[in-house]
Amino acid sequence: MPWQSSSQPTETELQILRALWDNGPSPVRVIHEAISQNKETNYSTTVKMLSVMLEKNLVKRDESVRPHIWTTVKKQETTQKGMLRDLMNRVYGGSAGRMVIQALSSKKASQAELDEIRELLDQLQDQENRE
Amino acid sequence: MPWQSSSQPTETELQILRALWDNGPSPVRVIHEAISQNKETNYSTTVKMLSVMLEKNLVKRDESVRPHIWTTVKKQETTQKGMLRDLMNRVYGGSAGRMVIQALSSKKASQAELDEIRELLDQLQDQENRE
DNA sequence: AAATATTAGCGAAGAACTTCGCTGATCGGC
DNA sequence: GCCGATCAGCGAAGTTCTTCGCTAATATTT
Repeated sequence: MPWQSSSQPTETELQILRALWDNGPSPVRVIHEAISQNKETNYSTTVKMLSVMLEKNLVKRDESVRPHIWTTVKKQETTQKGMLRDLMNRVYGGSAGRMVIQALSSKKASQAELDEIRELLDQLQDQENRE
Repeated sequence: MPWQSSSQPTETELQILRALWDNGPSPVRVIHEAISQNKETNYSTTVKMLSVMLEKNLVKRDESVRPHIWTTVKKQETTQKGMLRDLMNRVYGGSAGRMVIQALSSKKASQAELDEIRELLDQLQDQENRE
């Protein structure tokens, strides 16, 4: 019988995406070394994961150069927001507010971030009032 | 070779937890009917999932009554925060601020929630200043 | 008490994900 | 051009997660 979660990137896929977010377009070697810092893994595993992700259209590659250069298909922010929205729906019943409140109450953000959040709040509340 | 994600509840497990959060301690029948509203599934699947979750210590049961009554082991908020923190680490490199900003900018929260968030911000910034 | 319905449990099967050995292609230095 | 090193790819195997058929135990009805 079929079975599927929310079709968000899997854990290993996410590690590869993060490596690409941090380093920009990269050959397998660079991706693999980034991942290797967190867990022991074989080069060919990374190659395989990339080919799987290519199939899923999570990454693409430039084959015209050697070694091939890999890139993410979606922007970092798009993927992150997708995963966040998924969690919001599955865990918080779609309530951004409740999620944000728990996030803020369980881990401190930096001062600069707090300011940024406050500004964002001002904008949002402004919109709200005008509607 | 072994392989594990972040040991957070899986999708189906989460559905069961949510049913218990919504209904409080319940017999299998109630849990199953709650889940059935979202996807077609067999009663014995729910029973099986519960036994798996019992093994993992995600739920417990009172066998002294019939039918047995099932309960979550952790509080709703604890599980939610755990999952949120996990996402924050895996997707946002541990930055609560960046996560919150994306959450607020991609989905509107209710007015009441916005107010609550603002209050929370005040408290946090107050703490920050006093340190 | 017998028949029926509900509840509980096990084991096996299917699907998705991850890993790596092995093979072949390409590159770089001599 | 030859040889060792790096790069690329495939297929098979192992793990976890999910599903459900089938059986047994308990409760309810008649």
